[in-house]
Amino acid sequence: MIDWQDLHYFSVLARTGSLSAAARELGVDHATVGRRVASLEQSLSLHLVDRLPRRSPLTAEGTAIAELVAEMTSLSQSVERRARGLVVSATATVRISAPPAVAARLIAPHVVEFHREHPDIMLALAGAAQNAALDRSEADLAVRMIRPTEKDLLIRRIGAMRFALYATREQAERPPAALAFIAYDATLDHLAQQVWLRSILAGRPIIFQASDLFGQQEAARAGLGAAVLPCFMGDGDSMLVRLPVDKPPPVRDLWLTAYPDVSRSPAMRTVMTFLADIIGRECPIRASRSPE
Amino acid sequence: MIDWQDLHYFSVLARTGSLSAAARELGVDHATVGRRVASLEQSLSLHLVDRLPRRSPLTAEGTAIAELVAEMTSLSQSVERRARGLVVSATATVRISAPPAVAARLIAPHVVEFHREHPDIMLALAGAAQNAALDRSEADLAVRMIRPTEKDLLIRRIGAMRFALYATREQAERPPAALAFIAYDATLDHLAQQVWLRSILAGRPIIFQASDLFGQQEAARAGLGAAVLPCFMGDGDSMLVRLPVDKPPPVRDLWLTAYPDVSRSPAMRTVMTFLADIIGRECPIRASRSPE
DNA sequence: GATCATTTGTGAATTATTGCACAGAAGAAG
DNA sequence: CTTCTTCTGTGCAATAATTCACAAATGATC
Repeated sequence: MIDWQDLHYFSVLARTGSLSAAARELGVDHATVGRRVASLEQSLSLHLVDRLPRRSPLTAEGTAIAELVAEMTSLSQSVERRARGLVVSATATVRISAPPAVAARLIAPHVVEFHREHPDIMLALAGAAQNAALDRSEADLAVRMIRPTEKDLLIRRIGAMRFALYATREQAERPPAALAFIAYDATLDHLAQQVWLRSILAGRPIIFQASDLFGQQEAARAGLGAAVLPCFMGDGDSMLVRLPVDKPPPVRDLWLTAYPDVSRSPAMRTVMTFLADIIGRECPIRASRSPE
Repeated sequence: MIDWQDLHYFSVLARTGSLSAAARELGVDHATVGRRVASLEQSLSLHLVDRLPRRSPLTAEGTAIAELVAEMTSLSQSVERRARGLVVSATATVRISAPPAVAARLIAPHVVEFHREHPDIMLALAGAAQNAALDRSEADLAVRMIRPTEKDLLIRRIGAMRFALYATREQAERPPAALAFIAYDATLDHLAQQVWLRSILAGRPIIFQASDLFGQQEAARAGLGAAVLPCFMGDGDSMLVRLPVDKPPPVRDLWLTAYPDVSRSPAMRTVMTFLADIIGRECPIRASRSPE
């Protein structure tokens, strides 16, 4: 089986006319070119080059073979050009996976400014269950509330998500004992914010359950009761106000994960910086200016 | 600068779908294939392959690059085929098919001088029925007495085969009415020389039939009777003499046929020239210095 | 004709690549 | 659910390739 690298070196020798010239162009020793061409001759059982003291002209057979190999050279150059084009287009779309609320309310509002600064990078944003593993075929980057356990991932803590209890002003004015609550359904009882909610019920009822925060927020806005929302959702909703609580609400870390190989590309680094900045501002790791 | 061998290994991985399958086909370790492909990815700054625990599917970029590299594979295979063709022509054996008498008496005696002039070309000479089609698997060149009807063959008229009636001197001195004749068997009654023979019998008997000219010549030499032989056979035999005849004997053209693609090779051209020269001298198309 | 510059070939030291052996993961089979 | 088979990744020893240094030959220059 021919070593294609032998073909490559032969191709350059054919074009330049000497081992030394070919070696200079290839960036190797002239002896290496000589040995590679000799190896090709042995593979093909053909005499390709006449070896003279100061030059190495092709034989007739060498010329015939060189014509075909020249086409390979042309293709190899096409591969490089295509690769350069793909490098640009390959990093043009960065796919982000994040918990739905984080995606929609924390990240999406800032995509406009990101795009303005980086028109050559397109973001694709997808909501995902908060503990879903990063899947290479679905996303390039993931924001998670649980620290991933997979080895060999790049993992950075980029923010702290704080929660609070929110209701309408009308609901907030009612006696605390009369308050009703909105929660996740039972399958999500393990979530820190759900555990916290159950710990402050003090006998008061959960009268509505929803599977995502959007539904809970809408129910709260409708005056149904009080819901535990992330501060970036609750504080940003003019119809809702925070309610006082006896126990400090939970804080959950936000983690950014990526595969190390793709995280090295410039576009990926740009997007990772953007996410870290946005989330770091909205959900700083160390609380500042936000009342406890 | 891309290592072309990296491209080669990537090409096989692209086609087979796994490092292990590619390794088997290439005859190397799977680790080597993995490293080669990683090297290519680094050279191109592209992610070509998703590395899963049990398979290595191509990325979209990998598929794009693989299409170009597949063309290189095709060219590499062309290089090998071309090289095999060049090896054969370099150590040329040219196979000739000719009517047995032409082969043995017209061509074979000159092979010695041909070999002296062209020690790098070996001739393989085979007798064949005179109307046998040129068969690529059996002969590279054919000499025929009937113009071939196949299209796409190279066909050249290279000589004219003349016949005469020959017998021993003792037989020649007998009264013409007492002469007996030697002929082909009935299956060859369509041959021009057999038709001619029957036309001059004038009631005299055919007392021996043979299927080839050698047998007829040997029978004539034994004094059995008169036989119709090509002049290059009869005139060259000191035991035989021409007999006078009332009707001019037949003349049959000699045709050289070959496939156009192989007839372009230098060795083939050399042999074709040799045959045209030999047959042109012994059986000139236009009679000269030969008595009627 | 002598000298210089450049090329090719080759032995040996240095460097890179490959194969080997093993571990971990996942799909198939029982 | 357990076991087996096959695949990929990786550290290290073995092997192969390359570089280095030198010699010989040739064409150009003086």
